[in-house]
Amino acid sequence: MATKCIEYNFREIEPHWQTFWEENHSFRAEPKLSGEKYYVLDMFPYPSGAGLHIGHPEGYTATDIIARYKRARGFNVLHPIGWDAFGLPAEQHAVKTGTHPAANTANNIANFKRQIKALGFSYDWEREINTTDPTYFRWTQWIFLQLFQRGLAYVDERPVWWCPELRTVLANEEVVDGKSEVGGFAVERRNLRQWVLRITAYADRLLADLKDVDWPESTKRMQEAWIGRSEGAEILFALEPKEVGPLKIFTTRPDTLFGCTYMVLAPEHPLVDTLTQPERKADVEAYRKLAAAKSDLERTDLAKGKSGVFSGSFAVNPVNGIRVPIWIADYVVMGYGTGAIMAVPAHDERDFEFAQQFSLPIIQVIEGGEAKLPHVGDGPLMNSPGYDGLPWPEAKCKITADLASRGVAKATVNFKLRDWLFSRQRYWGEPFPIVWVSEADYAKVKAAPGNSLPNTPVTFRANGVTQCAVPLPAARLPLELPSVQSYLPGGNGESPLANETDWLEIWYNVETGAAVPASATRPTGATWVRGRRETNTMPQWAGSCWYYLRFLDPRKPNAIASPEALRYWGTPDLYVGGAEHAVLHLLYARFWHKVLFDLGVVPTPEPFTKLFHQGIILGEDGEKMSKSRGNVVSPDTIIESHGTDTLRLYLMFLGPLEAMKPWSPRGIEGVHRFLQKVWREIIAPDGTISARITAAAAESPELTKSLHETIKKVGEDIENLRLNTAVSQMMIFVNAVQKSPGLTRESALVFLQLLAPFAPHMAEELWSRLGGADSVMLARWPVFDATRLASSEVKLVFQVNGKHRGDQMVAVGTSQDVALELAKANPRIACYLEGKEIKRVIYVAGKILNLVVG
RNA sequence: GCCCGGGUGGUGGAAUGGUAGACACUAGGGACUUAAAAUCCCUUGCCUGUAAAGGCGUGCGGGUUCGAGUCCCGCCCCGGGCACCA
Repeated sequence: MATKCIEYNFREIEPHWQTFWEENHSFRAEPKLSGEKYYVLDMFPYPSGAGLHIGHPEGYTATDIIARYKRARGFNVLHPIGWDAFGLPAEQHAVKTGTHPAANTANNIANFKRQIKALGFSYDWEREINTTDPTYFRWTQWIFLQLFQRGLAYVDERPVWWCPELRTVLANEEVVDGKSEVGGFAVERRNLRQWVLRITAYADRLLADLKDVDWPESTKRMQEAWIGRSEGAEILFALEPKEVGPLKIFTTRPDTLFGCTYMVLAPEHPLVDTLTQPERKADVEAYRKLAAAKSDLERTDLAKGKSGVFSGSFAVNPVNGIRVPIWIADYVVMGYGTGAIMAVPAHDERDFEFAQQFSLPIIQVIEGGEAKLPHVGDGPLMNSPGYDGLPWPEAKCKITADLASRGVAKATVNFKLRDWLFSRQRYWGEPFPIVWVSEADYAKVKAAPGNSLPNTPVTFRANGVTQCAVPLPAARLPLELPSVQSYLPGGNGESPLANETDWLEIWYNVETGAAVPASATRPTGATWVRGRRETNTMPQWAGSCWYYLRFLDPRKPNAIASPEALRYWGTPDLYVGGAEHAVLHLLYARFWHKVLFDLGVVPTPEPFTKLFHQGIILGEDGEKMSKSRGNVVSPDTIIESHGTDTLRLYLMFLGPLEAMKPWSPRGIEGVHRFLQKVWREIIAPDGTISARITAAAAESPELTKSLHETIKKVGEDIENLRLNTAVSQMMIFVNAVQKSPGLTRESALVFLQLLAPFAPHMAEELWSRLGGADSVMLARWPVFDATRLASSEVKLVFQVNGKHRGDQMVAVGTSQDVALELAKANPRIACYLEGKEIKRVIYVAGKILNLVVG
């Protein structure tokens, strides 16, 4: 039932239809799991205190258009939304105010929900999820247990990025230019005990399977670069004090071995102490201290000049037995390869620079480079006895094979990808379902029936005591967060959970997973052991790694989702979100999905087969929107002033969805005018249906043709996410309506169907007023009539030597001969042909006749 | 430095190798109005010209083609990503 308003009163119309949809459950995905499915997913938001930003509705509008369009095409559409609600801002707010982060999060969610509902998005709210809900994170913890059991989670004390301001560690991916990605605070290296996920075990598959996904090329490239696969060889160099054993290095250029004139160890390399000769000790120690004090940022900043120090020791090149000096330099990093390299200054820019600085010898072993070194390019070998003249790819294989036969080399593959630092020292995250016990007690767990321990125990040694990680039984999940006195992490590398003694220190039953506070008396029975819970929590990425699966069956109590739902809905057919997640969320989620695939939980190896990044909307000034610049546009303001239909339409009309584009307050007026025009064409000034619209209205043939063109164009454009030109086409149609003597009711209804995905409230309102059945959304998407698109005449363009010299309407199917005669007879063309010979005629039927004259 | 995108009127942007500038915005002119708003009509890439028309035009320089914004080569500029990864 439509509203009664006379003018286009979006303030009345929009809430009216939003209520209608809610009451009718209009967007509920069919739970019967029948028919052809379409799953379209947005990257779910973090509900920040600032509320929705104009960038959110851009992508959300695009997916909403797709969802509404696919429903009209008869698909069973799944279009869900939820909240990625663990995270730093809520926790920082909690630290400041002392209130539980859940309270603040709930407020923010309520606000986000209000804003999103006001935009009229067709989400299935019955599937709303929240990553902080224990019924949700129970499964986040469950997936962690699967990783744990498969040996994909381990604990390690390693140099990690520590942010003193945030009092937590951060993953490599979360550190940008030596600052925390969240907040922009300085970070430093610290050795801390951390949970790490073995994402590197999946490096090859994460790389290889990129070929199977329909993603923006740039995003694939970024993941490729991040994974950073390189083929090469590990080569053993004998060391001078033979007892030390050989030095293992990694190189991608075994073909340049004869050009190796020195070796370099990273300052953190474990052999540095052993290899440093007594007389070099002072220098090396000083250098190591200096390198350790430098942040990685400084280390790269100082890339202009190389630094290093001689260890006093020598290694022997296995290929020719030549002694080469071993240096310590921070241009070699410990985290990649073996942390040691053979330096070939003639063919590597960095080695070249270093060799020049420290006057080390440079030997060219690859021909070419026009006498200019370093020559990093291709070429046959030289100065390499036994291999001279060989092309380098062959030389690589041959030298590696020859050394391998002597047991001093091995062809290997290295990745830049590091294992994923998975723990945070914070309160507001999923607790790890892990209890630490002594080695002796671990044996009891192992003996317990039905345990789910990894093949190799996860252990950690502190203060001379080895602790072993024991997973909670899945039936004990979720492990909820205890309430705490303070949300502030200690700053010593432990989370606020470390202060909650009764939660932390427990008697643990190795068979049932039951726990009682250690302060209580030990329950009787041999299965009770002393345990301490893991105090770290998971990073925010955990919850977003698998949320697209929970939407399939969000209330399922005993599984991530039912196997039927997993099979029917599969993975999103379209995933839309910002490009800023190219190597974070999108890589982590792929990793987890592959693990779930290996477990047989999901039927496909990739989570997001088709991905699209919406562009950023800049402020009016062309700068990125930010509070400090004061150029932020809130959707609330626009909804109040122009309505959400205008906002949605404008966001789509602004330009290509993927492009970065500036907001313009003037542009929005134009789109609003368009909607006003639509209203006026259908509704008379007194609020009744316009007299021009009747079942048998005098509709011009041009208008009918334009309608069918519009059906075609809008449909194709939606399929291809070219939403800006779809809007243009609708404008063209409405301009044609204005010029036509009338518009049939049928045509009007069809047009409203096309408009409905973009401006659903107005479409519903006018559809209803025109007496359309039910809701415009329940009508099947119109089909264009190809015969209506055909016209009897087309404009033929005449060109002379490729230049446009005139045109003429001609009958469709005009032959080249006829067209040529028409051209010759055309006075505008004739003058160009006078006294010239037509050497060639190019005729594109119905389009162009090009005469080449000379 | 390397890897991706881009560069089209005053502005946002359209253009399967086939009429460059669709659709909008802005600006100017006109109609309606006591007036304003709203609406409607006209003009709106640059240059020459009263006009008809012509010339020039898609960052720059070449090339392929009957025909290039589109394809190829070499530059310049802007945006994003990576960056001592051996």
